[in-house]
Amino acid sequence: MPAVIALKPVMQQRMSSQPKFEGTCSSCNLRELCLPGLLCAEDVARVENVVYARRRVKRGEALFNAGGEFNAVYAIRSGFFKTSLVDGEGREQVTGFFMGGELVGLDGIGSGTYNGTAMALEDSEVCVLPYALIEEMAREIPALARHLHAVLAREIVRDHGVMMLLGSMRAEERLATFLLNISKRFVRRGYSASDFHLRMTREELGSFLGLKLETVSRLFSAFQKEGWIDVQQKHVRIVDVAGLQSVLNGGKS
Amino acid sequence: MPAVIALKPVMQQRMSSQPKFEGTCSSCNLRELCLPGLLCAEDVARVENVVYARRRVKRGEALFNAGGEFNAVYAIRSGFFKTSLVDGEGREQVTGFFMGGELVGLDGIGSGTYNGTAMALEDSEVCVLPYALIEEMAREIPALARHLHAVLAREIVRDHGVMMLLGSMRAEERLATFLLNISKRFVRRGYSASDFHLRMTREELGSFLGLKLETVSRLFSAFQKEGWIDVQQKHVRIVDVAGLQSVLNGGKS
DNA sequence: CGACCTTTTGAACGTATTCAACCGATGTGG
DNA sequence: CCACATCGGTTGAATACGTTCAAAAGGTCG
Repeated sequence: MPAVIALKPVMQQRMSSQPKFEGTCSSCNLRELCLPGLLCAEDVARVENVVYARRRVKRGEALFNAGGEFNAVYAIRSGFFKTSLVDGEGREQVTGFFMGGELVGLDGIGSGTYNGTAMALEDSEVCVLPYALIEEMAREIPALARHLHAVLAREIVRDHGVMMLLGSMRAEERLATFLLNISKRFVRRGYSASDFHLRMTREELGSFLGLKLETVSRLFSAFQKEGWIDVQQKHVRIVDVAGLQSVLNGGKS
Repeated sequence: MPAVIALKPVMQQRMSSQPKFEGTCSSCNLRELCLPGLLCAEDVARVENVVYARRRVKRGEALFNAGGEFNAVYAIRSGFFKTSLVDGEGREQVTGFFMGGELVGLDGIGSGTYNGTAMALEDSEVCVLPYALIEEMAREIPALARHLHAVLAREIVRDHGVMMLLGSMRAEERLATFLLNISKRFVRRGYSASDFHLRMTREELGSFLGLKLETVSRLFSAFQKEGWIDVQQKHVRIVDVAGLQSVLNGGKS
């Protein structure tokens, strides 16, 4: 398998230059959000053997590309990614934004090649989880198999939520929904719920939300005028959560 | 488990009133599209034990409801379904249309409750696949586990395609894409590629495509005027595939 | 510091929606 | 079995929302 060979140098780098405990799932504070989930200590120790290597990805670099051979799923250890598709016309559709503890590359499982591209929006680090090893391990640890299924199914649920957003919501509802969602995800990782730095450009956010970058910019300005948020470029501070929620509940009123 | 009790009568009905071979995956002409996939004959025989029962669902009836307890995944044997979500405002978002050989209910795996609703758009019949049994069987048959993963991942890929449709395409591109897609799916099931009966209303199709029913209706009329299709209510005949494709390639031209 | 990328804002425009009326199909009860 | 009620579909006209085009200011990085 050529992929294994390709990974070796990275693995050696980890083993030689980093303290061992940093490489284990047991000590990772993202464990519960990640593939190990709620596995017992014993099983987590076994899953660690799946974490084949780490990989650093610089801002602007692709973790994997659409059409590339699928070997592994990636668990984000630090940093921020977007996943996207490009259609025949060259139009990009951002399908998601991902942060620490979340998995990317699941779309490759079905076909042997990645369906989309994952690009780092800031310098990031991921754990490489070779799919063949995950499958093998899942056969031995039923709880892991169940959790893997849950992870896949949750991605489906997330996607359906995005369909709702794109298909049924008005522009302001989309942005409000996005802000509330990403705020929650930051909180779970120990960051501020109200004060954060968006890593994506207005264009990338617009693509995800099915809007043009100018519309996104205008909405940020409008929300600020309403006193709901405070925006300065990519830095967002949520001032009035209820205000954002009122966009969703009230509808047009 | 109350669900098992509820299923019993259906199972008995099958065993008593239907010839046995009709209940097996081995003899099902949708086998390759369905959960068994490309399993060898021996494994297919074992998977048959998972097919716990059949269930008939009349037009307009729900196979399962959002929030309901998740017990089983359903393989469509005959008929046609829509899956949908309803948001806080009561707006419906159709997340997909499903036909013979396709699986619905996967969205329940992650959380123990179904995330959306599946409703029959014509009198239908499904195979009930209790999830606990699938998991058990997947542990014993690696090929089944792999195929289950592939099915879940393919749903993710499909969803990403819908995001592209909703987020990046213009109204006419959306309808053209939909028509070409459903035509392909009919073909794989042995039906005509060019002559079919749409089971969903304009409103349901509009919801799926992120458009209003009037817009869908206008687009059908416009496509007919172009000489690409022939529409009479729910009956559609594709006259010029290249014409439909030109909407996608040409863009505005 | 200078070049480039990102963001903001304005004004004109266009696409899809909304509101409304009408027609046809379907199904139910007298 | 027909009459009528209801639902689904089509079409038109006015409207609204988000886009497009454009210009300028603010950041960022070599």
